[in-house]
Amino acid sequence: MTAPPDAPGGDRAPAPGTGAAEDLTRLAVALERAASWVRRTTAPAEWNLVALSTLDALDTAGPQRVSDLVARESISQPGMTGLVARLEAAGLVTRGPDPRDGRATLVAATEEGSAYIRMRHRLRAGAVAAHLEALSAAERHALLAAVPALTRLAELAPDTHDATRRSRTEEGS
Amino acid sequence: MTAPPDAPGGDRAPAPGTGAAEDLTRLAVALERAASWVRRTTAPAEWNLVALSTLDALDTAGPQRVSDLVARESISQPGMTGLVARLEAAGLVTRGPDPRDGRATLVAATEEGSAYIRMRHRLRAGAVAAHLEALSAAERHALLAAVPALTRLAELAPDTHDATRRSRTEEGS
DNA sequence: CGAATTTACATCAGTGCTTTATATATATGC
DNA sequence: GCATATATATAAAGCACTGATGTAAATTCG
Repeated sequence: MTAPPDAPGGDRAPAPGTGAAEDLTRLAVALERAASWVRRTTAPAEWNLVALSTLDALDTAGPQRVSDLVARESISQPGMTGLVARLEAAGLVTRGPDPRDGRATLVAATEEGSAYIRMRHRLRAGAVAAHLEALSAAERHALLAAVPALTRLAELAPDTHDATRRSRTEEGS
Repeated sequence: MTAPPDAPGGDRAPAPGTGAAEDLTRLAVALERAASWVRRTTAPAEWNLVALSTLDALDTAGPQRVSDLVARESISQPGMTGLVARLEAAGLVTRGPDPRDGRATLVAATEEGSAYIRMRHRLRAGAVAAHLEALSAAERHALLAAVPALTRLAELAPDTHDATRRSRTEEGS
């Protein structure tokens, strides 16, 4: 990884001349602080971050098995079972048998669940919009320009610290 | 503001007039997913996100009172009192009297606490670096360029859903 | 100055989410 | 069919969070 030189696009580069490692650390800190902001601005009485992330995954990627969600969200299997049970009780997801494996349980977002997570996204968008007014035009543009990269970063393997590694690399099929 | 044409995976102008709301929603979703990634890649056995954020605030902004931390982290005052007690027991912070207000307690990061949070930042930087290799140069640049905006966004008032002021239980007359 | 009110924090009791350990059902290999 | 592995559910327990309440210090007002 090398610090990108003068990048095209006319945006100001992150202080040319500073070390690449320092840039990386600043990015890491910025991501952690942004995560903290997301947590702080999430209504406490509602579903927690794990639940919202799970619901978002089901809405985006379609039905998944409990073990898939466990691997994705990095919580324990009983934890995910309990979460799915609560989401089901609230009518946000449904549980059904997996036609390909009688042991597995397929979890799918209901129409209400999809509507809920999209409503949450709109709420978040409103909060973001309220804060964007305090930023400069360049900063606003920089945030919007970073959306694809942020999304891809979040999609990448959730390993890093790892715990129960499942070597299964098989995809949907 | 320059509006570069569509570049693969990287720069994308806000597209004035066309789907600004959708851009906002995409940004909101990207932030939530990035927050989810931060949470997933934080070792569960370690300190939780509130603790890390509190420690980061103490390391960055210096000693603070419990009530300041409560306002900043959006958790309850008993929650913060308990968290500070745990951090103190671990040797990461110290509690002392506020010379300007005998009722208050000043919380400060210890040298060990500062070293710990900086170690966490380096760990995060390593995780980010490992994933940046999978991104395009444009995406990497977009992320680095967004650092100041992300930081400022996270600094802005943690309002949104409120909770600060609680109505008084006594309605005089 | 002294009493009442407000503020800052600690303590208590309760709740919810998480974990590890274990059980049940299905799949797979012999 | 039996033994083993896998996928999920259930049970028991721990801990962090919340609301309610208590205590000490500061501020306000007579």
